[in-house]
Amino acid sequence: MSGLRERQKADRHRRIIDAATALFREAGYEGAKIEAIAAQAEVSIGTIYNYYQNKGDILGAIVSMEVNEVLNAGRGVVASPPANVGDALDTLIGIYIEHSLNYLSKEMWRQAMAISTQLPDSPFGQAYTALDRELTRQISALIARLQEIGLVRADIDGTAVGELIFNNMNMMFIEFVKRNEARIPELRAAIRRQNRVLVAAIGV
Amino acid sequence: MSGLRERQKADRHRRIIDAATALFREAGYEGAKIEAIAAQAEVSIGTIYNYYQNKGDILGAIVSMEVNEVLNAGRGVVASPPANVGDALDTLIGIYIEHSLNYLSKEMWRQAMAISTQLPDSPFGQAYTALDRELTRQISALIARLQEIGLVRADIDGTAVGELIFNNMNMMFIEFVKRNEARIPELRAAIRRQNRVLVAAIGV
DNA sequence: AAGAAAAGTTGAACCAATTCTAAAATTGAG
DNA sequence: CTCAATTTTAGAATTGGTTCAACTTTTCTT
Repeated sequence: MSGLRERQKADRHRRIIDAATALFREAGYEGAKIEAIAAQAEVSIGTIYNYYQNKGDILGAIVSMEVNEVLNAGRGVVASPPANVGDALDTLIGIYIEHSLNYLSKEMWRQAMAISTQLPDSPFGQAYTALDRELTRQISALIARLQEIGLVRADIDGTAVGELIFNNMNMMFIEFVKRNEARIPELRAAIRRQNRVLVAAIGV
Repeated sequence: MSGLRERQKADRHRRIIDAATALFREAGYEGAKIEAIAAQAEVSIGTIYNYYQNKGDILGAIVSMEVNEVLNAGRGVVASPPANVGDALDTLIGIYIEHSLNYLSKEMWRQAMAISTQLPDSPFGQAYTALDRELTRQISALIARLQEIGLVRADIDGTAVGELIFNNMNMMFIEFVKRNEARIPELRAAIRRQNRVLVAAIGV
């Protein structure tokens, strides 16, 4: 039943997100005034607030798309990982990090992270936490997969290791987006170094 | 040379911090209006902005005091740690976590963390990052101490392990303050479980 | 001790997010 | 085609953090 009303609604959603994405990137989160987003999306301010509870939720919608793409890309690695624990982890983490600045600027990430801790019960706050959990699960799934293949010792607590690796990576990523001059290769190298101890410990 | 001006300045600082601490706890960060803080501190709004760049910096001053106390408490553990890697880590982390809600409510922590990612270049943003770094260093120092004692293998990258442990703990703490119903014992147990893999790997 | 300079204080005005209101437009059902 | 329900709209009102130009107080100089 995709009536006209449904289609228009979807179209307005898309227009708002497109306008917001463009303006967030151009002017930054704070700099992108709701009025400007409304104008560019060709809707009224009221309509925006009808679709999203607040400015943060608009950013939230954008972040969710990004993270979902990343999760999807990660599935491939989990399904058939490189035949070496260190490389397997590095490949998965590489996908997360390399994708990260495709749609979102560092400033957008900072805002998104801030909002998700500030308002953990808002729609976006909950969604963000859920996404983090899925990323953690994906890393744990990779460890499990490596255990099946026999690259990781069977007696290792894969869940705990997955959490450790994700939490460390996430914290490193937070510090990364906080420093505008920080670069991806250095970030990846630092994480590799940190993981090395773990990799040595869990490998067969 | 403690002239009148100096004393008045110190006094106003104290009054603002006292008023803000009380109001943040009573009304929450958002609920504590600058106007109310000014009234309770018996200064004008303008004066508050003369002493702190923005509302977040007031919270920042309170957080910094708290974290500095924690760092101090931690020094004792590093100086003479329990004679067991797992216990040593658990003791240090225990100090961090148990202290954490002395002055600051979970809501205040959430706001502080949010502000520090949102405005990494503000005075508070920089201070917060520096404090995180010191906590990391303290954990690394503990590992180094354990290496001296001979409880941790000498060929372990202590810095990397310290970072890994701090980043994981910090992320767990962030999730902890995001959920009002979360309790400290469960948090500590979860972190112990995560650290177990590492402890096993680095012990002699 | 007077006068000038420096430093600090004040609160009204500003700005942007959000809420609210009443009117106008659109849709789907009968 | 008509009408009732639902949405959208423009804009005014509200709110609370932040800024700024005028005013005070403190300190310095002679």
